[in-house]
Amino acid sequence: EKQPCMSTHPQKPLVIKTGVQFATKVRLLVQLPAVDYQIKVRTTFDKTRQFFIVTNPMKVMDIEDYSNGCLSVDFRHGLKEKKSGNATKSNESLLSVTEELHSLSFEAHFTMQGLNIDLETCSLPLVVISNVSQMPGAWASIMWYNLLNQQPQNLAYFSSPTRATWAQLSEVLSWQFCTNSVQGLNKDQLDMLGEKLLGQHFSNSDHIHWSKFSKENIPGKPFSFWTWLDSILELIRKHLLPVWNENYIMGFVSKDMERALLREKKSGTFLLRFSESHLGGITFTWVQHGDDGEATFNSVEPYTKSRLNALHFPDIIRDYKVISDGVVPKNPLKFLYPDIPKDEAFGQLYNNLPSKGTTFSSKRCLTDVGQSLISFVSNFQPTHTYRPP
Amino acid sequence: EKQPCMSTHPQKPLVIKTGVQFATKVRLLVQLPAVDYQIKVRTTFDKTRQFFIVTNPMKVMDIEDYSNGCLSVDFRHGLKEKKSGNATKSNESLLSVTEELHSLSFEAHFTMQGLNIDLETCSLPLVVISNVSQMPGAWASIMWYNLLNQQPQNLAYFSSPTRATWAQLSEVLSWQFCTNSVQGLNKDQLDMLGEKLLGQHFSNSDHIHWSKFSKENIPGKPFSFWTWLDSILELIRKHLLPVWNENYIMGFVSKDMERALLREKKSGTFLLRFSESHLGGITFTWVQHGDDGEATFNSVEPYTKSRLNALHFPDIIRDYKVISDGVVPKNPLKFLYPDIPKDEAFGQLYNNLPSKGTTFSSKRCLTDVGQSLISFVSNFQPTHTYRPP
DNA sequence: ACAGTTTCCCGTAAATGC
DNA sequence: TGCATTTACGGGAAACTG
Repeated sequence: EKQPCMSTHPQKPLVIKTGVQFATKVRLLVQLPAVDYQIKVRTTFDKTRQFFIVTNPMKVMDIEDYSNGCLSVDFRHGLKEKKSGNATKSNESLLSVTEELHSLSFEAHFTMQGLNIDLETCSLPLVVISNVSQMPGAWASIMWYNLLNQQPQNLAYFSSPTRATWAQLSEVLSWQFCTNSVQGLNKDQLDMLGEKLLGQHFSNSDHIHWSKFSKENIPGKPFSFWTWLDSILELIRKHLLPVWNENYIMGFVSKDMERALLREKKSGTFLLRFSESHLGGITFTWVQHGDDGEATFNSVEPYTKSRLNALHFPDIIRDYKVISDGVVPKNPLKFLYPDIPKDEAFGQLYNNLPSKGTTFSSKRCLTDVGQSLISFVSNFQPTHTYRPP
Repeated sequence: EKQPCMSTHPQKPLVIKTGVQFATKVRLLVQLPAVDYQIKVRTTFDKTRQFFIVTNPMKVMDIEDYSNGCLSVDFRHGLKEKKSGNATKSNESLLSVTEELHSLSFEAHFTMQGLNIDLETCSLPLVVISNVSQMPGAWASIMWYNLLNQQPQNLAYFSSPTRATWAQLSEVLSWQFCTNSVQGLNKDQLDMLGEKLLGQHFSNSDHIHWSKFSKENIPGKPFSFWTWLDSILELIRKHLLPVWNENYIMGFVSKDMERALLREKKSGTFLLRFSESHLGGITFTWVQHGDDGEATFNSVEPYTKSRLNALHFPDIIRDYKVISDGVVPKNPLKFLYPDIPKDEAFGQLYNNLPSKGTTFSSKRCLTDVGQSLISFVSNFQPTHTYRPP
């Protein structure tokens, strides 16, 4: 039943950007007797706002090449744009664009053995954005909706969004790392995130508000929790994939915990963590024990994408030097926490070439809205959207 | 007569990119008696290829606000795109896209005191590109054409392009630096460029072929002379403007000359030059005199835009360190050639913030094709195009 | 003035054409 | 197959709009 996902944002289906192509697939599950007529499917966009499909919305169903002889249509190029004009500025304008849920409908009408048959199905709720800068917010909505809203489609969900428990949310967050790399988050990492959202003593059954998750800024910071976390996902995807996949980035550790962990270790032990003050930043901290046994901790300014564009992260670790009190500069980074010799961990990943593409393969393809299966029961099966078990 | 230039590429008018807006202005030089009718101007694109104007090509002339009461029209939004279809693939397909010259025509018809009056004028030749990567080639064509082709418009010019003398060409090259910064090139810099194109002994009256200038690769290099030079113009514009404007970049020096100049100078004297092997790269070389008086020369790998995006160039000079034979690393750069103490030269330009925008203001605006003056004599006056004196 | 949203368009990379 | 050209679209920043 699953199709290969073919999205520019494979991690983020159900978000459509105006002016960018997306793809849908509709399949007829019921086997019909051989017929001499064609079944045309029409795609329409909901009328809540002034969006329209700029390509031909009609297409004829065809027998699938590769499978069991089902009828199906692939709509590609179903490109979209905003229309100018005095459309109904619906009163739900309290909601931001990324909280507005939309949907695509697919209809087919045909006659078989004298019977008029009308089929109709529609997509899961979609979010329409006009710039990639809105992607994090849009994806937050899709995740939250699918986590908390069951059966009946509710396009007005964000007028009164429900709360999530930490048990639910933490699972989604970890899953986000799975879809962006080869692994999710461990207990310690999730605990740090939970503390960030809920404060020091929290339990799995504590509730989190939608606005606290994605809309309100973290106290003292100019960005929301999800904006911050998503910036890290992007940093991993674009610049840190091999290092993250090897599990070398502890990432989510509070500064207190970081010190407690490093204090016990040999001088020159370091760990990698994501910046909490800058969006999409990674830093390292190392411990140094003085002659008196006193531990000192040092960190670097977070590296963000602009610096990582020019420098390969493992090379940064290899080449990092400090110049202390006029002596020969040396690299203070010796052991990746807990005690892996630096070159043993990163040796494979070193690279003298100036960064560039490393492992991130950016295949261009259509945004896959998922598939819609026309049948008498609508049965929409998106590829990557998280549904709680 | 001159209008403020309002171009995204203020340095490169007469190049139009499909899908990007451009602007034209047409002015009627003849003062007409007050009339109760309107003069409509129609803009049309030549038919040599499948381009078309996607906005309304008709507009009514109006009295100019700010000046002497001339009638004029500003066409903005005269956007363009390629049409699909089996258009006349004219046989001049030997020419590359950036050598295809096009033109815009402006027509007006009206009746005055019983007389039918037809006015028509057209633009200087234009080059149409579909991607900014074609901009250097396109601009080379515009420069070359305007340098060498006088009066009669000749859209087929590049079927048999004429040659330029070094006297002519060097002036244009220097002028390119003027329009990108505050100054042109001096004699020494031009001599280096001349040698690059013409070999060691050349004179002002030596001729250069169009293909040698812009089409053929420099022997042993994977790019043409103009591609190389334009990459340097871009590097200056985006990353080096203050340093270049202060005249701190010698830039165009052969390696031999570089050594000859530095050899005479104190240890730690350095100069800045553009890479001849990499597109858009700048490097520095410094001299070091041993105890035996022997001079050694060292250079860094060229810095290109990706590195300069993350690092501010003056800061690179300030912070550059070499670690030699296990002693304390130090900055070998002491005096900017001939003998300006480094901090005296660059002190003003240091900047602890991670680069970012420094002085380059990227105002968005329309590509200005220039103005076209409707009159009984066509009198097209572009803003920035070089015409020999 | 300002924040949310859209538009603009460069620049890289993929796709397409030839 | 390779090269020339176009298309796609992410991303930063300007423009728009209430």
